[in-house]
Amino acid sequence: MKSITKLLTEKVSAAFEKCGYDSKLGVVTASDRLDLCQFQCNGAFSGAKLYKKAPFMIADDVAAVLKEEGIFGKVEVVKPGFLNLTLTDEYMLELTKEIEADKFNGVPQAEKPQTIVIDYGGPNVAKPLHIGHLRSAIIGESLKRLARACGNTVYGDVHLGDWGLQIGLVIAELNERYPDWKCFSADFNAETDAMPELTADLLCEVYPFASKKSKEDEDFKAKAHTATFELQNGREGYIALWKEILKVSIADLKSNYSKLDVDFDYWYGESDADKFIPELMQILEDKKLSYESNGALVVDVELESDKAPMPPVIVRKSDNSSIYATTDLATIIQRRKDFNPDKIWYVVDKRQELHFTQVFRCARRADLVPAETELEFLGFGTMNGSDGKPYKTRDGGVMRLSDLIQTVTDASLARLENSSFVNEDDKESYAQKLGMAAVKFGDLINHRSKDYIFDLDKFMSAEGKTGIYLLYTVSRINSILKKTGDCKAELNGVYTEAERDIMLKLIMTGDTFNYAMEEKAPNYICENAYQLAVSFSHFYHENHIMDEQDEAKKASWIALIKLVRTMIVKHLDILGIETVENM
RNA sequence: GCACCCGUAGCUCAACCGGAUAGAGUUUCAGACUCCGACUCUGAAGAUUGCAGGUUCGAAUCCUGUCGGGUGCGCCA
Repeated sequence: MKSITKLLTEKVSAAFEKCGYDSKLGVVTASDRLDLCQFQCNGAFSGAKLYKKAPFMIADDVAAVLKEEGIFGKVEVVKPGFLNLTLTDEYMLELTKEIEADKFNGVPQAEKPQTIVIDYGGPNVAKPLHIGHLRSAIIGESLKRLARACGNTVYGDVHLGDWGLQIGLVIAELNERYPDWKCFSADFNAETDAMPELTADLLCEVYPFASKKSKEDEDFKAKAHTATFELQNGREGYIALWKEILKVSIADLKSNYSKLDVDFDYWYGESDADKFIPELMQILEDKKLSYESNGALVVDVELESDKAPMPPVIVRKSDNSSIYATTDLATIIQRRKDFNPDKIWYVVDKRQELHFTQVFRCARRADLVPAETELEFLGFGTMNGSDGKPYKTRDGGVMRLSDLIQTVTDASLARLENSSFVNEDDKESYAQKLGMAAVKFGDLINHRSKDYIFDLDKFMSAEGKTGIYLLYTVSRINSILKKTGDCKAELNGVYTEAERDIMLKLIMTGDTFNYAMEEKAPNYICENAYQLAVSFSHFYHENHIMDEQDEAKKASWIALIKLVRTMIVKHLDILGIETVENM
């Protein structure tokens, strides 16, 4: 179904046209002044310039037509030329019923569904997930769910960092520690030689160690670069070792992502793009885009309009190995072939913006995708500690994602300990859901491009805009519905102001989804979910459903809170948040 | 040095292409349970939108300058 402002815009536009004005003036938005009206149209102001006529005169003309519509309880023209609109209760009830019956819960479906690839997650193999990966995972997951809910075909691709220098570092370090491993010898035979048993813990320890070492030890750094090059050029022992690293890492990553309830459709890595690199290089050469500079192969991506120097993008390092720009470009070729997408979204730390600007420009110059394919960088900010600096552990190290999850799960468990509503058997699994709800909501309520401060107490609170408050609201509705399970449920009227408020919020939901999708920003979904919950809580305190003697009223209320629950759950699902039965 | 982003209530954030009285949450204070879950709800207080100009019927929003913070700037990802 259509969003309400779209629907009203059509009606008001038609009214403008009927009065002899440009229909484009009829844009309707949600009201800034809920005390005056539900919706407003400011088109008369623009019209005043166009037609050299006082805005209120134009608004008056249009209002006269709109009064005939029958769906408006109030059409008012105020002061200079505001056109204020309020719906009748009958029409609001009708719209609410439409949402109730709609299989998409009122989420407007794309007129032209598109194929979208979302590149998010971006973990590196052989490196534990840390909190830096958290935002990409939960923002990307949420955008994926949002785009899907709007009727698009969406593929989530984890885009594993499995082909760069970091692997070379790990291989070089393992070589120094375990020189006896067969895979390091030149005559390694993949068929007959045994591979060592690796563990995730070992890899997690080796990478940071090797990374630090490479910064202090030039000799070691050179070895890592050589290992990277040899791996990328098919040295058998390294390939075999790399496969082992991959196997162990991916298993570990999958278990962590599943705790986050983040699910990728594809587990492609940079290495999967490797086979498209020759094609990429050929295209760049054929189009005379690539040339040698300081020993590396580069492509110019400067534009006339650039205000700052734009460095060329390096597509092959001077040691002949590929770099992330190479794999990102080759991945674009791969995605075009596999999915032929309309859009590719990159949910990546905003500090990588320059890199992606370079990659996109290079892809355009080389026509790696059709001109109408959108390549969009959706950068996100960092999660900071209370000092406003990137979140660290107490000893100053990078906090592991699994530690963060443990912290919030423990806090949730403590909260559930005293709850008489939850069975002992459920407490563990509920605590995980509560913890994830707290973290995800606390993250997603902020606009994705902004940094924010991680505050455990704030996120775990049931007061305010938190995931816990929303879960609590849902569980309270559950509780009522359990007790009124045998009663009739049917929307049949608007009896109180509080219901009117709930219905308006429900009706506005379609616009929220449209806007969130347009902006690719889940924070609007968070806000709307919270608004729905607040409206419910208000209604709940004012009206006693179970004791209500008027059967029709009771039936309508039950149906209404059922719908509120459905809608909150829908919002939370798009945020990647699971609810609990009770808490 | 150059470029980009950000400065809104004590704190954390909103404000949909420039619109009405700049909204929420939190904190503080004052209230509401014999009643469907008080992990709740209601109310009050709290803002010269960093600063100075400009554009116009109208500016948190656009332009210029300035101060403060963050980020990035060829072989890491």
